[in-house]
Amino acid sequence: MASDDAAPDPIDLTLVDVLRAMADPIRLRIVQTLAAGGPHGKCGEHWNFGVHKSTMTHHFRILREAGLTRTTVTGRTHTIELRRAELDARFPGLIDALTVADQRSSVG
Amino acid sequence: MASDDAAPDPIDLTLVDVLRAMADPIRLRIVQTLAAGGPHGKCGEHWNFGVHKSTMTHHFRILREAGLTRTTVTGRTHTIELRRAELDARFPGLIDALTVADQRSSVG
DNA sequence: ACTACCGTTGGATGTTCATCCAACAATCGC
DNA sequence: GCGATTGTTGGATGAACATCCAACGGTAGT
Repeated sequence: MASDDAAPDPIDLTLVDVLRAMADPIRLRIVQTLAAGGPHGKCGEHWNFGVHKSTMTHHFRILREAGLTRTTVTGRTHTIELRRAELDARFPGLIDALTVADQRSSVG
Repeated sequence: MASDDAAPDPIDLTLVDVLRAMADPIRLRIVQTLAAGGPHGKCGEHWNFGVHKSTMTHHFRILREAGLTRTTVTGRTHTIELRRAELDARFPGLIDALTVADQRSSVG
């Protein structure tokens, strides 16, 4: 039961799976935040979406199983991190396009 | 009842909506094909997904309502076209990343 | 006008999914 | 060890979705 429990190699990922994992407001925001600021904890400190705790667990699981993130367990705190390198190698420009689009949506 | 019936300005689009519109095998394939080869008809000539006619109508509608495509009616044939310019302006690098990723998945 | 063709519409259906709640498990501080 | 904290699991629920089928609406050709 390590952290890479159900996390596949990004090589095996299909674009559809990645897209579907990010086709959600909360999960997209998580990915964008991760892409912008490195690893984060899972506690409600940073992620204030107004949803239940278990809902966040659900979303984190989707992201991890889609191969987008990697979770590191340290004591009772979990640290989530974007697999940026693997993702960039598998889907060049995707994460970057998502981040750029985020900046634009903050403006408009 | 023109072609741009429920097609919003890509400016108003959110990344999530675009992502959700493409988070489907058939629709992603449509977008990728459109991005690679310009406008296509809607008839079963090019799109051989093995699904029912009305299912294709459904997918085309999702794409159009998400602002990804534009449909031009010519007689009894409908021509679908990717709004590449607007999409590139709104989400720089997104469509390109999708196309590049498609080439890779053809290899792997 | 009748028929063939292209695509849409409405209804029906089974599945997936996002969400909440309650209960549980593991860890840290005292 | 006890209580507090952090996150997960299982069940339940309502909404969204992909799909099919049958019927319909224009358009083209004869």
